[in-house]
Amino acid sequence: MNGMIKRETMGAQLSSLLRGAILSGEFEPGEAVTETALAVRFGVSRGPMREAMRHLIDEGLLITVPYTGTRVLQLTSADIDDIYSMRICLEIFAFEQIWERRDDSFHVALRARHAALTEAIDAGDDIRSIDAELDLHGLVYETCGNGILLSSWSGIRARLQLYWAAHHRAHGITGPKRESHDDYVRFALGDSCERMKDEIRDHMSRGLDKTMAFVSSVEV
Amino acid sequence: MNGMIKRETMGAQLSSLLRGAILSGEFEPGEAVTETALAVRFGVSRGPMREAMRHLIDEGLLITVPYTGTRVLQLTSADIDDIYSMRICLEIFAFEQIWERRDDSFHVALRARHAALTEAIDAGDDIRSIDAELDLHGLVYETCGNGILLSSWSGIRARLQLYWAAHHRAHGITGPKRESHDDYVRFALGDSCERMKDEIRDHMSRGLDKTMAFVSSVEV
DNA sequence: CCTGTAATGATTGTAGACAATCTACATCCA
DNA sequence: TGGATGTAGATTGTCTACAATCATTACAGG
Repeated sequence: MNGMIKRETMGAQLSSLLRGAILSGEFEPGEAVTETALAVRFGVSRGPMREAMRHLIDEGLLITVPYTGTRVLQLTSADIDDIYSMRICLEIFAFEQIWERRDDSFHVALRARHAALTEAIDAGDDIRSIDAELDLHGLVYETCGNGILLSSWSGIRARLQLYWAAHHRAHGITGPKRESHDDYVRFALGDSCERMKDEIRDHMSRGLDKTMAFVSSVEV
Repeated sequence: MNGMIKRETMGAQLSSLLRGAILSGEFEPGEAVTETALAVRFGVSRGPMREAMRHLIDEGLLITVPYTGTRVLQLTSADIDDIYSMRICLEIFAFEQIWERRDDSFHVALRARHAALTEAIDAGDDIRSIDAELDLHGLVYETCGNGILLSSWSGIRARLQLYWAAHHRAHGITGPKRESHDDYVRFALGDSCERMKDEIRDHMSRGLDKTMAFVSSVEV
């Protein structure tokens, strides 16, 4: 680690690493994670490790109890319901905000992310497909340039990714289908904002149904 | 401090104290705050103090640059614009969610908070009035029981409170008017959700106008 | 007078040791 | 037997000292 230049602080790098480890399933939802163990795992002291963990706690990916322990977030079906209704609300809001000022760069970026998603699906890489799908949906939030909106989306995104990835591993749930976002992209680049809003509602409804079908068959 | 039992960790208590100090204007927006100074100020070590600051950083109330310094958030008029459009979006969403399951306890709580607001206004306490107004609006978010929604509201609330309080001190801007929320409460307890949604839009529009009138006359 | 550069002070970042608290289990006594 | 109680281990919480980084300023050279 000597020759490395680092403009970012250790804690910041660690929180990215830890988030990646959690989302990639290295730690299961509900599993306990300890400061010392993670510090050893990443080869750092408890200080920066603790700081990274607090960041993920604020982000909502970890749950902690004082003096007792820290665990990976475990979402219930009610949580997923809440998240999907929020997604509809926020994504419609985001499209309303940017609708009149969509430009070429938005078109290009949207098609690029759609292509990346299709490519990941064709490659059969479910984990990357999940990531690409969330990147696709993320564009409209980024384009808004609204800080609060973006941070709300980040929280939603992290939870969804955690949930989908966990269920993918546990129950062999498949990633997104190849044509699942064709309409989404077409209407997002189309002429009618109202039509796009309907598409968002339909899209989310389908996504929630697909997710819930697995949940209800498994949940305790 | 001997006989005191404390179930909360120092860091958690400190973040509340620091948030209060910032919102009450002890530190101006844009002002630098250092870990050591605050640690001395609250009579603790840098560790927990730092933790509390990181929490407010994640919350958005503080801005930090690695190895350099930390400052109190300074909002622009564009930020306020974003915040108000988000408020409309989220508060309408919140009322849609709870509309059919409003019960007696909701009525009672809403009237209680409205009474608290009126009382604060009558007392001429602008700072407390701001707090009471945000408490009043907060009820619908709390009633939803949607974690993501609530945390989004928390971020908005903190920023608004910071902004209003700062302008109150700087330019003698007055707190909310006595009758400003009569319609809000009446329609919130009324029969038409659509009517309530219109009221939210009007209410926010008036609030934004009032806020912006001061901003544009002052901003650099 | 301007410019580049090196010292200096301030601030945050990191490390390791120690204290406080919680959970679970064993123990003791009615 | 059953419940209260103490005890051990684990985990997080806190403190102090030290290192890394950055902004500023003084200063030398052109």
